[in-house]
Amino acid sequence: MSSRLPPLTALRAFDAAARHMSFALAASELNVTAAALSFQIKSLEQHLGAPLFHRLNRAVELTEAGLALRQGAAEGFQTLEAAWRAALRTQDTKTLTITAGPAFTAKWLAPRLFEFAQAHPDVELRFAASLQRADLTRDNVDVAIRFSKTATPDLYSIPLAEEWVMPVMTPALAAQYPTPESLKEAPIIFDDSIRIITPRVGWTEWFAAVGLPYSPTLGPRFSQADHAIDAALAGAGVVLGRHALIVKDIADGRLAAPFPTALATGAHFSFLCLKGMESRQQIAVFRDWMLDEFRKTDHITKSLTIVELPET
Amino acid sequence: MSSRLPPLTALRAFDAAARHMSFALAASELNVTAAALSFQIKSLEQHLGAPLFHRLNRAVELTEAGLALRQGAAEGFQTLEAAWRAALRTQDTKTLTITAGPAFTAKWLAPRLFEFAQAHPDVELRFAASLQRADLTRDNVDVAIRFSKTATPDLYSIPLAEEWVMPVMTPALAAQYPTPESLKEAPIIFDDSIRIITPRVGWTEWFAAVGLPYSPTLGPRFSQADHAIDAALAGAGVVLGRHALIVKDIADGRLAAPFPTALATGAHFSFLCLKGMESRQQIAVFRDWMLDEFRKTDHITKSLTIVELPET
DNA sequence: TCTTCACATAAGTAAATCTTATCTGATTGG
DNA sequence: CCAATCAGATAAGATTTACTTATGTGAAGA
Repeated sequence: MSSRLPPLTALRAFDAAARHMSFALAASELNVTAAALSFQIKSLEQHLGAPLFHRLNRAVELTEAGLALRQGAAEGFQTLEAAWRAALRTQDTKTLTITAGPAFTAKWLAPRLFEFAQAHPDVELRFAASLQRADLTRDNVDVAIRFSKTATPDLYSIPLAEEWVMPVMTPALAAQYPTPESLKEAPIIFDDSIRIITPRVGWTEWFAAVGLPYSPTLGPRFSQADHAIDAALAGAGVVLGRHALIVKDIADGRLAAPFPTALATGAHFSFLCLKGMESRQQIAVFRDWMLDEFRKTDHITKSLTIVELPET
Repeated sequence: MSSRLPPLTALRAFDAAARHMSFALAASELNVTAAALSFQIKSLEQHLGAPLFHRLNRAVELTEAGLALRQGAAEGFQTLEAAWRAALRTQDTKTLTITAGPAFTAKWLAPRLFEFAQAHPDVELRFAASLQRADLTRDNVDVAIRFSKTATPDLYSIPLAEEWVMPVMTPALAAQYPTPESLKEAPIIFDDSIRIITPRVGWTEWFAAVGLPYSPTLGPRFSQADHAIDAALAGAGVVLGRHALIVKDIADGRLAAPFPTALATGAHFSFLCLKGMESRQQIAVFRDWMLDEFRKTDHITKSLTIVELPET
């Protein structure tokens, strides 16, 4: 039965009218005359059996029925528009929109962007860095890179790399502090963004893992992991860096990781896209490239002792 | 620009086809011929510039574009349908659908339902008891009664009564345990549903409020407040009952509240409906009746010492 | 008071949507 | 293996829906 829903054109007219609170503006938004819009509203009101607007002197006002309809109508059309944009996006084989957290964007994606662009000049990457996880179906995003443990239905998800943290600093600084014991004297940088990880992987846990009961508290604190790493890169101290964010700096010699003990976080960065979209040209290309890039720095992981902490 | 969205009838046809994965079934759902539906899909595909379905031998399969569109299209139309039902509901002046938690439904609404029906025979009440808070715009509900502290935009909200908890038991049992001290010997019933409240208002806190350091742990536990109160009504022991759930039993003599010390929860039951709907006949009638009912038992609150606990 | 603004209405027109009828191609059951 | 059947495509004409131009109404504001 189609009788559940009134004529959609009329509903759309109502949505526009309710947003503008003006038939004239709504009409121009929909590229029709005010008369047509007036007609549509009237038709909708007939379907409902009651007015949706109070017609005032030179303005309109929503009735109770109109108020009840407004929000849902707006949401519904927004959802449809987003879905349509998503469908259109699948036809665009040259752009690929990726969302990731600010730290991953700054420390993993950005430094490798040039290489990707060279290898795949036909794909134009766009980045939507945001902390609040974007919704792949709503926010015009094709791929999300997220730090997580869980899988979601409706989403294609593959783990990119296990995540762990370990102390890193500039090579110059590393020369001054040759042993874990000596790190007690080193300037410590705190990355507060890893505090959300359970089990906790902080300095206290790392020192415990190398057999030193030590719990540093003094030192600069950063709420964003990339800022903490930037501070370490500037020689400001030693920071517990997350795998994905530091491997390139280690590989290129900008950072040193002198101690072979790392803490596993139990989480990993995952590559996410809508189920079925993993076969799209750009998405598959980008995924395979990411997996390759992670593989390139695998040897660093292999030389480490990765300590698993018990769940808390 | 209307160009953001394709013809809505076509989108709707796609939604049905994607849900059924069959043009024929979709056509019969929409009460049109298969030919018409085939046409609509084709038209949509032309707007998109790409096929949405792979036409197989005797089945259809979604393309990437179709997969990208499916979920959002379904959600969008569901939202629109819900909104339309909400608008239709405003035209129904005789029914009123209310949602509340199971405890409030059982212990506040149900016992007073007969009185309301007598006073307002023209309003037919319907109840949707559920723990997960129903969405007023989505779930065909006019009014929600919720235990909360916070206000929400888009919702009309008025507090019905401050909430507090105090020990109650049958009058017979109350005779045996005349003092707070003697309650240490009484059978204690635990209502685990109040554990979600912060600051914690449990037996330990109540005993502390009357100057007794005592922390009972033995006794039957109930996850639903109404079940705990039912146990107390059956004479099984003494329970920390929430204001709204016990006032009627106290007023009618089924429960006794011998000690004048109550713990404030900082929360209250609120009456919620969509903004603008508060002027609807039945909603206003029901709200005013609820406020009146709470007022009737106000004298009980006035005779109490209500202890505010510090936030934890 | 007269203009203007915002919406309503009427009548004719354009466009979309639907139907009946026919067609294709592949699975399936005998 | 072949006819029956099923799912969908296509064509042409009918119908309904949606839109436009033109005109009407009533109230606010200069």
